[in-house]
Amino acid sequence: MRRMTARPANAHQARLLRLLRDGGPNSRAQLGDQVDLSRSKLAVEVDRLLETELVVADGLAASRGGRRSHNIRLNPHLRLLGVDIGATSVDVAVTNAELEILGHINQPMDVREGPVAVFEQVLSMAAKLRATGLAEGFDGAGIGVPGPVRFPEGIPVAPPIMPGWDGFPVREALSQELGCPVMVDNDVNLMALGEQHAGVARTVADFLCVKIGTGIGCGIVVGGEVYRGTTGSAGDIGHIQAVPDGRPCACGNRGCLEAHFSGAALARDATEAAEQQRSPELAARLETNGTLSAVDVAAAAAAGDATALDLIREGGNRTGQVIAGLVSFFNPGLVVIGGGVTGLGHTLLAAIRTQVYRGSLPLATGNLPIVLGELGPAAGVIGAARLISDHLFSPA
Amino acid sequence: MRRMTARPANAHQARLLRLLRDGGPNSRAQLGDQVDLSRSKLAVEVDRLLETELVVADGLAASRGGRRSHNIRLNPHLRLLGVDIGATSVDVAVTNAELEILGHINQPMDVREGPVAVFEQVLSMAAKLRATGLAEGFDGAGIGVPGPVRFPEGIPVAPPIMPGWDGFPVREALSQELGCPVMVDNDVNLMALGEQHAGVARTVADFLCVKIGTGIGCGIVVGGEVYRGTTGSAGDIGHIQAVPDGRPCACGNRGCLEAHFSGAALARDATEAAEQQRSPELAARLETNGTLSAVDVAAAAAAGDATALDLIREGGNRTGQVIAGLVSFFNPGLVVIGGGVTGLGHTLLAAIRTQVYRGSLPLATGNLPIVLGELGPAAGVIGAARLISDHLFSPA
DNA sequence: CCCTCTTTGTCCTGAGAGTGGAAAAAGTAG
DNA sequence: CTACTTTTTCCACTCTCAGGACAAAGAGGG
Repeated sequence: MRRMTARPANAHQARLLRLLRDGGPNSRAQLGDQVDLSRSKLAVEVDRLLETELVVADGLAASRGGRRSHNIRLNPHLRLLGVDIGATSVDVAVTNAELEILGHINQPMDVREGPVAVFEQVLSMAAKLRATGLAEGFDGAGIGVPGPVRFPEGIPVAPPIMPGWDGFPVREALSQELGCPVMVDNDVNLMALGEQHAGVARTVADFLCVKIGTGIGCGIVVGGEVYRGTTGSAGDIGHIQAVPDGRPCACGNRGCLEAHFSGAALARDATEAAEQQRSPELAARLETNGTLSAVDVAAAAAAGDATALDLIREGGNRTGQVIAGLVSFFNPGLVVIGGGVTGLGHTLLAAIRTQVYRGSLPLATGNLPIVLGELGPAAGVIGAARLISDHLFSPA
Repeated sequence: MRRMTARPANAHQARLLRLLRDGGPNSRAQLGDQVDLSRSKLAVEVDRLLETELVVADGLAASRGGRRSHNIRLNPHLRLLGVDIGATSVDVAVTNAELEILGHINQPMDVREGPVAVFEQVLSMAAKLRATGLAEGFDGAGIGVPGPVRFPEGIPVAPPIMPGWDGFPVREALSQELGCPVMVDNDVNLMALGEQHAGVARTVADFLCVKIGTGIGCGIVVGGEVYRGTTGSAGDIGHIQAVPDGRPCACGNRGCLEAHFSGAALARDATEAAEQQRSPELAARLETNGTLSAVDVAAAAAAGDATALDLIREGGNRTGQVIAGLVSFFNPGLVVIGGGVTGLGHTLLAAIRTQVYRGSLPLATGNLPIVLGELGPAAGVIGAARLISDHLFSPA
């Protein structure tokens, strides 16, 4: 099916599109309250947007005491694809232009199988979503990958946990396959965008979004914009030294945060504890499943298992110490904790908070909320949709 | 004397003023090459600037093969005051609008004497500079203070080393006294601005500027703009934990970087080494001066004193470890080391480099220069002048 | 010295952006 | 039904700005 390829012609139109995306349907008058344009100018730009079919009329607006106004909304037929590629699973979701999730699937998968195999799976998941009638095609797609990305070109660079992807032209390739614009970014940055759009970070200009999954990364938002660093590796905090002369890490150093606390490290510690009979809960779970993951630790902790709680606390302390340093340096207005280990919940959060509030100066921590992300696995795909919509809703 | 109070009327004029500030005298045609305006529009804006007397005609430009063009330059009578208040001394300088230093004085002073006493001294130093005929008055002043500042209002907030300054309306007060616009910022941020304008960081968008003086701080530049954080305390890295269970720090924690390496810590360590007779060089200097500072350690190291070298190396290692973490997190394009201890020179730099290149991933360090600042004590005052000129050269 | 070519500065016109007032349209409240 | 609001539409007017035509001023060659 032919898709809308129109783009806003100027900054005003881009502004209006983003307002409609973030605020839903709005009357012309309501839009006028937000944009500082004369009524005439606003009417002209809205008419032009209507012509492009990016926005459509949508019934009457609520009365504000006078003449009823007609609502304007983003074309409800627009469809965005959000793809969040993790180390061990993929999330694919379809959203409308207002970034509401219409359909969402998750499947296990190993990134190390390489880009070709992974994209085959992503495309088949996208096809499955399309087959349910949610979409006839996509107007844009955002892709998150678990490693650094050269953002303008959408190409992974030297990603440690996905070696086969180095230099693979993800953006180019997927744009070909899907026949629509594509943007690629680090999964952590997309989580930050997601939480900014629809989660806990809606009103904060400068914040950090720490994602603890298979690895550990940190999305950095400065003045409402994701900061990616000089080579796209900003936020790569997994290899900051957390323990002097600590455990050896895959990167070649010792004591990296990721070696001491992450989904992978936690699973290994839990298995070791189970095998050494230090934890009956974990041992039982290892017995039945054959393997342990962060989920098992969370369950054991919920059941009151002391060893599991200790593992979480210790990991939280390590992470908290590193975050304390980042808070001193970056002075954010909010810290969001997300990723697979959020299942560990408040035990983890309490440990992190303790370390940060103790290890940073009051001026930086005085009014600093440290909270769990509120979108869970949806954060990545919403962020991905947000990424591409930011691209589509900017002047051509 | 009456000063120029004109401000650019629009963004184009602001742009032109900054080009003239950064590039010196230019012909209309050369300006046209840089600004993407039609010749007519450019001519109009230049004429308006000439009317305001912010810029003046300045002879003929070099021929480029055709009709000779007249040069335009910033009014050479404009004068900016740059003030850099350190923990133990003040720098005051006068610059022209192109931020060239015309006169510069440094005097010892203790910030803890409080804002009133310090400003008395600053004003008398400014008067002294004025008396030499360099300036008849000032068109703007930039002030750097050694602590966090609520930037929009120009008010120090909870500064650890200058307790009497908390909440003092520095901007307001000095603006009254000097009768010109004033902007206030953290001294470290100004050093970063200085190195960006006239030093090693001219071409880099994202960089860190680590200042090791009495304390330790870090200026953060993102996309060419100083990042100040939510409460103005961004870059406060002196109290990041560098040594687990290390020395007690004035902030109440243990192992802060600043407690282990800074001008103050170094002086204490050196004194201790001298008293314990571990270093004949330092002991001799303590004997003659009665007290030791970073300068003495530098001299002893230059003379080959092993203890002094060890002190520098160990401090550099600590600092380097912290910077390695920041590099992983921030992925800068450049790291500048400045402040009082730059006298320690390449011994220090080598230690820092070793730690950073070892402790961060190759993607972040691959093309990362770590260099000493090239402006020395002038960085602060140039940065201060730059700060106020950015303010003056922005649309009213 | 004359001629041609290039660069720079100035003038002018037309397209388009944008403003704000007037009036019409469509509602609410009493 | 009347008075008052709010919203939309229409229109005339101002301003900005680009780009072409042309003039001014220089370089360089013969």
